[in-house]
Amino acid sequence: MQKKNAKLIKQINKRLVLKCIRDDEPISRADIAKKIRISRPTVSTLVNQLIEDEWVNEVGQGDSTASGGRKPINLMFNPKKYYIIGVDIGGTNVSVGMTDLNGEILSYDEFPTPQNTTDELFEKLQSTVEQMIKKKSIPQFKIFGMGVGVPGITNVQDGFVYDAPALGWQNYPVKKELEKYFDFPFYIDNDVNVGVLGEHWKGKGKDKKNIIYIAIGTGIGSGIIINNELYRGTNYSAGEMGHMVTDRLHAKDFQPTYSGYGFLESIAGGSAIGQMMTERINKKVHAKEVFNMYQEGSGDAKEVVNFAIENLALGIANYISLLNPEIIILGGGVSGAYPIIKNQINDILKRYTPQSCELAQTAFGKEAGVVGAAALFLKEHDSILNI
Amino acid sequence: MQKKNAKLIKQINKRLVLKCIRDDEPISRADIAKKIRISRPTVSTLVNQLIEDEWVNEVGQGDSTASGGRKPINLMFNPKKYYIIGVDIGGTNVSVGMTDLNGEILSYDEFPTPQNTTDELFEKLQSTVEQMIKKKSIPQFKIFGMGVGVPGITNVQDGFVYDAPALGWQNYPVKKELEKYFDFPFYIDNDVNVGVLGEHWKGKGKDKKNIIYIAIGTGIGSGIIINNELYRGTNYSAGEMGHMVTDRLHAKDFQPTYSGYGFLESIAGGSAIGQMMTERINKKVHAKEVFNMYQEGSGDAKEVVNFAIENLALGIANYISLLNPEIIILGGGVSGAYPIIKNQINDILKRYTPQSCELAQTAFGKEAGVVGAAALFLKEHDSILNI
DNA sequence: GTTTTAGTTAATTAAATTTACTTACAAACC
DNA sequence: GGTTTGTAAGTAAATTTAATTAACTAAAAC
Repeated sequence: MQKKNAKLIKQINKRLVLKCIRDDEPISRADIAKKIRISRPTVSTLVNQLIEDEWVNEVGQGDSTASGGRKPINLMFNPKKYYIIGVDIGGTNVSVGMTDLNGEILSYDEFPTPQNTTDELFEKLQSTVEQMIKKKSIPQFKIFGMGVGVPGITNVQDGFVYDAPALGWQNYPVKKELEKYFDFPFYIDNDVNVGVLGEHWKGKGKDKKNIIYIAIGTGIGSGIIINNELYRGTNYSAGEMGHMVTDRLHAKDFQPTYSGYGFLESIAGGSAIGQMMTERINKKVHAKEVFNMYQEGSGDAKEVVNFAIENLALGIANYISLLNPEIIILGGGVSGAYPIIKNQINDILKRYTPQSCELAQTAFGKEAGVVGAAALFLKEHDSILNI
Repeated sequence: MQKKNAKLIKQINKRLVLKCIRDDEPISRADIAKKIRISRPTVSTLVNQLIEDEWVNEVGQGDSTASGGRKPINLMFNPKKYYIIGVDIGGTNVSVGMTDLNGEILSYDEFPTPQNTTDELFEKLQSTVEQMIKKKSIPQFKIFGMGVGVPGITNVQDGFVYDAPALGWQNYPVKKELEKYFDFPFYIDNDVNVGVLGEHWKGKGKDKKNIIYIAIGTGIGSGIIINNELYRGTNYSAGEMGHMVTDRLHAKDFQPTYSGYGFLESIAGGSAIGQMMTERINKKVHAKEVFNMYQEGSGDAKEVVNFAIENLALGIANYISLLNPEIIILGGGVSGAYPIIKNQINDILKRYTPQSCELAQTAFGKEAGVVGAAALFLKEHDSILNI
């Protein structure tokens, strides 16, 4: 635990000052003092130390007030103090990116997930990261650290992944393995948790306290932010929306495709939509094509999509009834169909939820995982800067 | 906001010391210093102030260690420093109680909820509280404050109750009204939130971080504790489990009995169980009687109960899938039937949830609301003592 | 030139820590 | 049985850290 003495106070205040500058830049020392109600001399001392450490820059003078007085010196946060590596390990692709401290992506790259050994995966990851740093001529000490998203339930404490079917990992010690390849600090978490952190930091969930991020891809998963904090659950398995039951009778016939596959994802997930259509028309199709056929007016596609989306919407409605979030953000492959499905979902939400809730589609593209992973690093890493 | 200076440190440390004594009493100054890693002189100063203020008592000497040394002076928390009034306003009864700071109930009383005017209710409440204090000869300054539970969505900030059908309140300014009758500090909240706070403080949820308390009475509601904090939701309406949909097809026919009545409670709540049976046997019965008939082997009762409990269990399963809590505690009138229904529920949980979760029945009797309301006060009231 | 605001310097204050002390006890030793 | 030795609890004094307040300088508007 932190020593509970004067140094703690200083640290708290320094963080407060930095946060204030990040939130309200450009801002003067005097305004910071007013805003966070710390005396002007204290603010000056702290700001000067932040400048010394290159967290903050002076960026010229502001304007005096109408009634006169000395012009303030404007201060700005320096987002280039450090850089962060964000990694999203998916079943088919691995995305790697570098962001500054404001979440701006400076470099992005991806490669197909090596399917043979994890060693191969990590070696490729290491070389990609190293090349990225080299190409941008970033000195090693400027790399703050790395965040990593993996598609499975992750114990962020001991760094084990319980189960990641897309990677074939079971009780796999990712943290220990990654330590062999990287010597800066890193943090690992579930891809949906990474997703919701990204939305909270730079996406549709910005400035919101209670956020649900639902990823509808092959399966259905979700990440939860409550009171501005990621909620992981008692055993790191909160947000397993794919296991929800929205249709009592239908659920009785349900047999999981494989262990760990839930009811809702088995009827409303991407592969389920593709499979249901495949069975109807005797031709292998994917979810994306089903939505295309839906728009072209196919009756079969309409029935398949309506059934899936009705259940998905009930799942979302249940989420809202239980958690009363500020916003629900849809992501993952199927969320591309958002314009098509949003009305149906909203109708069901209106009917069944006690409180209305904003529904939105993620604004991120393929770089979502990178931004989220960077957010993960900044949330978890103990420094003056915390988001 | 708190002034961020040395005084804050002192307050933090004082709270830490008090918490340490409450958690590990009896304990010596030296052991406190070791445990919370603050220097012995600082602990001594703080302890002496706590003794001065009667938060803590010295209670004789402990034993020396085998290797000798001066005997430690044992310290104990003084639960009689203040007393708390707990109030549970229900549709039919109002419970009033007084507890000490350890949650021990020193006095309990109840009266039927006056059905005419709220003035009548509050006057009766005032006189009951005053008599209770008088009877126990507690001086006024020893009353720390009061917690109040009400059966409806409550904005705890401005003290308005949006909707409490059982009391006929709509957008009712409870806080403002109660201020006319009581001059000690008080806090108001939803009865299920009060319920979960009570369970967290003194009930089955003690020492657990993530708790769901489900009250199954006339309707179905729930309270959520996440990371040791009550989660109220964005608009104070988190935990509206009664609105969950567990049966897609059945829900299509659903028409709320009155505005604000949800699907799940309309098929699995206490009045629903009574009503479904009433329709079958053409005789007015209540849920409790239905469970009696169930035990006596009635086929009708069996069908009614199974249907209701199956849906309730699916609702609980969905809760677990989303929140992965440490424990789910069942309370409210219908929870009396827990021994009858627990197996059916557990079977469904096992089938549909990705993670197992402890299921328990509340250990509180009629005094649950009083303990919870006292917990509410201690959670909300800003003092050295926080639970 | 007066007023006003930004930012700094110096003195003061609060509360922690460290170091050194006293008090008190257990066990071993003569 | 009395005395010595080692250990632990608790306290007093000196030191340190970082805040605040009060007083100052700098610079701008009118």
